[in-house]
Amino acid sequence: MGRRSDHSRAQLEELILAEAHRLMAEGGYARFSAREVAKRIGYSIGTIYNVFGSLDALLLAINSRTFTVWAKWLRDKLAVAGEDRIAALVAGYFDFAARNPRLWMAIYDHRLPDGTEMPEGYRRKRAGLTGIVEEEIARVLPPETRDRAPELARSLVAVVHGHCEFALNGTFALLGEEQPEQAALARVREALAAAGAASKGS
Amino acid sequence: MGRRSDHSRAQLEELILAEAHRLMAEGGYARFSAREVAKRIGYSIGTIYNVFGSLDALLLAINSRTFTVWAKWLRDKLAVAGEDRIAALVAGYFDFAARNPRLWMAIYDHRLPDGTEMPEGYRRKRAGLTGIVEEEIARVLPPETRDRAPELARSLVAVVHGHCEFALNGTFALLGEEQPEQAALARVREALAAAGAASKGS
DNA sequence: ACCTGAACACCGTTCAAGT
DNA sequence: ACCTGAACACCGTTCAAGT
Repeated sequence: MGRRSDHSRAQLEELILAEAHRLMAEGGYARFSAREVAKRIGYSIGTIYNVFGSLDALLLAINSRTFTVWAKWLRDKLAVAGEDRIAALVAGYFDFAARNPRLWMAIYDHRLPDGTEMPEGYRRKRAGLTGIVEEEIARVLPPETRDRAPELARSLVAVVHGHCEFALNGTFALLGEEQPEQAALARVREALAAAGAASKGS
Repeated sequence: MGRRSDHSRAQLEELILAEAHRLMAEGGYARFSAREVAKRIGYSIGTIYNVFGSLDALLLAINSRTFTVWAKWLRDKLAVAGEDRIAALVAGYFDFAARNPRLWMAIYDHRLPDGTEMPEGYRRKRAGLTGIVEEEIARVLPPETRDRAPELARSLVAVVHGHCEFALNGTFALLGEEQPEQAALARVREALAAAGAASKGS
């Protein structure tokens, strides 16, 4: 056929990415396919490759968008949070994953080929999410131990992540755990208390 | 061709599974293929399906074998552990994942289709791994809080899992964390201390 | 310049046909 | 009874050919 120019390059990019994000949300990583995206938007498979270059690049763009949505979700939760902002953060983490399980899991399902580096924009977005946590942790630590916030943020994100993954993939159900979020929050509070944070109920 | 009977059914099963496990260890979940297994052992693709019925069943068998190897690994580490058995357990968890990254990740990469239940044997093996942790935690808790061992075991496995996954998938590298294992152990110790366990160095 | 779609080399899965 | 391999419906990726 040749040129269509129904859409500008930017519009086409958004058209593909929006549909791809929707498909990932519906079917998850295992059932995702670039060909299916092309079919749904009425372009040929070649066009997906013209615009994104590779499946990896498209998947990176999908996950990048998920990070953006997730970060906004957390900031919105924090904006209306009461005194216990740490609990709001943990709840926000779990909520997002529970409401968008396939998008959330796709972040960890997709792995770049062995030698490949993550693009800088992707790295920044991902680090930004941890940055939100770091701020809240710093806020709760006494001045003497506040410099431990970055290290604690990384570790506590891993703590919550582990509980969240086991909640979504059925590991906790298999082991008889029924309150993954409470367990995660308990571990977070213990770590913060050990670092001298002011306890807030526990 | 028809019957070959070079191998009995049981031998054939082992032949397939051993090669499949090897292929998974080499190439990981993304590159795994039943056809490649067939090619390597010199049988047709149809035979894989005769014996295992589906790709899901074969993947379950692979991961099941990984659990067996992993459990033995942990028990061997515990057998030669000194006083600090909790540290030995965390180290054993990380060691195994670091030395068998593709096998370890395949456990979490593979997800059964939506309605499907995990087979009972698989569930038992998986619960057995947590059982090892539960024993060691019970050993360290004071009698008054020993009934919390099952709940703590589930949660602390999630804690270590989260750190281990971030270590292997590059998340920690991206965030600048260089000692994932030490971080995981610190969180475990804090949780155990909060439950009244005798501290062992910290 | 932009977009297509055939071509290629792979998949998982099934099952009629061979020995 | 056991095993094969063609057939089917999919993939990701490339690129000559069309407009």
